[in-house]
Amino acid sequence: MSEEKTRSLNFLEEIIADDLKTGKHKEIHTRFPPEPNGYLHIGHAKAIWINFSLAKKYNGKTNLRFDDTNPEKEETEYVESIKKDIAWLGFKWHDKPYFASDYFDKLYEFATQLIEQGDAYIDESTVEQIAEQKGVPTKPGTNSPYRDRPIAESLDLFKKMKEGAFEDGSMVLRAKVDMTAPNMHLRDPIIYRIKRSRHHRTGDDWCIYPMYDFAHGQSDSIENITHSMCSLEFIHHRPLYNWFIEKLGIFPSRQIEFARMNVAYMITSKRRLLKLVEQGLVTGWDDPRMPTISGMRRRGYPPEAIINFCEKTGIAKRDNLVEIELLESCVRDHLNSTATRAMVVTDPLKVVITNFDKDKEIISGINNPEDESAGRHDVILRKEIYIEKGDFMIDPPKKYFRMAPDKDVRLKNGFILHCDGYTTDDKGEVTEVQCSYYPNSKSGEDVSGIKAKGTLHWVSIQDAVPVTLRNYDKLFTDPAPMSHEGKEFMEFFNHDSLEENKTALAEPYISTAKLGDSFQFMRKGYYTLDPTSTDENIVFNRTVGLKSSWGKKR
RNA sequence: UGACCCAUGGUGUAAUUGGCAACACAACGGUUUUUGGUAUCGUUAUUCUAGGUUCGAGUCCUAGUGGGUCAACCA
Repeated sequence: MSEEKTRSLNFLEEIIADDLKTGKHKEIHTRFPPEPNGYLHIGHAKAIWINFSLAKKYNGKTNLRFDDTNPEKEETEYVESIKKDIAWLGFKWHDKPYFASDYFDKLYEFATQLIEQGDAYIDESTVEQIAEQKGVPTKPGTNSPYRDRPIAESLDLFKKMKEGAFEDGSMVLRAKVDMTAPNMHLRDPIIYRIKRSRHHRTGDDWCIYPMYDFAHGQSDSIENITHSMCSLEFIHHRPLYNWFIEKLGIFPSRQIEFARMNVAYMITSKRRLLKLVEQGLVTGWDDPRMPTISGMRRRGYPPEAIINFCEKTGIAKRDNLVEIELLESCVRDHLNSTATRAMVVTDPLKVVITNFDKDKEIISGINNPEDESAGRHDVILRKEIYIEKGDFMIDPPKKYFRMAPDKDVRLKNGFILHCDGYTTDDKGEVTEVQCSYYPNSKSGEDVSGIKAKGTLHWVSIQDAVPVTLRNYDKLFTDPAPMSHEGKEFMEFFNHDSLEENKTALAEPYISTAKLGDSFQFMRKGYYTLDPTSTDENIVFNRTVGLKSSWGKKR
């Protein structure tokens, strides 16, 4: 414990540690602010990890706050799925879930205050006119003709706006900042708009809603958030974020930006993910190939692995594209020490153990070689078994450790076999292999002195249970499907991303599997039960394959 | 033709804040192994370029180059 090397702090930790040290804050308070208009994905997982783990590390708190200021897009259904995903990742939000919509009254007051101070005005310009006034980044904008209308007039109009006196889109409330600012967000941003749309929580109470810039930072202040972490694209909003704090004289939360995490072969655009769902290229938002939290959960990615992945990718401000291998490495690392080992033959080849005279022998299978306490389970061995077709070769290459004529090979947890012969059909395909076993070579009590280089997984033919295996590959054929100008990301969709195996046979122990259990089908990969699995059709999702140094080189 | 952010192995992050460029993943090659898994050892870098400050620069300064972001009544 004391050996623990003091890991260097990332730039967010440095800021926090410094604020604590200087006494700027006694306790830190962060927040995770999703908009309830979609499902959480790997990118959100990173943001969740940043906000929750940072607060935890410095004994602070993290609020879960739904940024629900646009009633057209937001639904309660998403609120529930978001809560579920965060909890699944293992984080607990402070107090209760908060909602920006809880602050609508307060926000209205803030807006009124701004108008009274002469820092905001009602603008009756059209969408096009406002766009025109804002201009382009390279040239300053121009003032709206309504910019200098009397405060009392704006005040009155804003009140009537709230009361529903005007049509949707007929006017907006704008902050009076600086139309010549090189930063577009400072060119008199719209802070309130009229929108008659039923809100998922406030119903029809309001017909005006605040914009992001006038809701997010203010909510941070109301909740006394000390450090408001967001992704880099909000960096241009920061001057405005601070402007409102100053004008309103409210708690000075501090916005700090970090570079969002991009993962190779994954996309996180809500719109594009939706396209995959709508076009039926995936089965839904929780399709195991999806980069959503629910997809990863169904795929069998342990939350611990996802968190560990977030830790390992770190935090910085430069653009990045993390290799998916690191994620898979984290998944394997966790599963290696936790998943129960079992045997499943995916492409069966019959083997007859000719000198096996008993009806059967009960063999003790190790559940997890990394963890003695995981125990063992019984495996039935009989005269007739299946091995993988790929584990037998008539004429093997040099370093082939598996079964071949006149060679010895071990059955996992069982005996060493000697291959005596094989049978082929008229096409030359091997249909059966004949072996004899060494009775004194049983695992754990081997006195045969024989050294078998290879070990095979196997199942007893009579006892095997058929299972469906769904093996997944990357969703896209390109690591950055969105980065190609002139090419649609859909062009890179991997149509071979799902391979269904219906010939697999599992040892009977597998039928005890419960949803959420992870297994390592030895020499094959990590698998978990799919929610659609039934007693009649047992379905497993491949979480991730095993690493293999065999057959890699060509 | 503006403003802002960024630049360290193939990838992602470090570098005791100016003192021998480190860790993880990937790749390749060994060792171990009743999973060709795991474990373990080794190999893989002109720190974008050019100047400058300094005994000493990945770190500080200047210029350049490259990449990214910003113009929704979205968040």
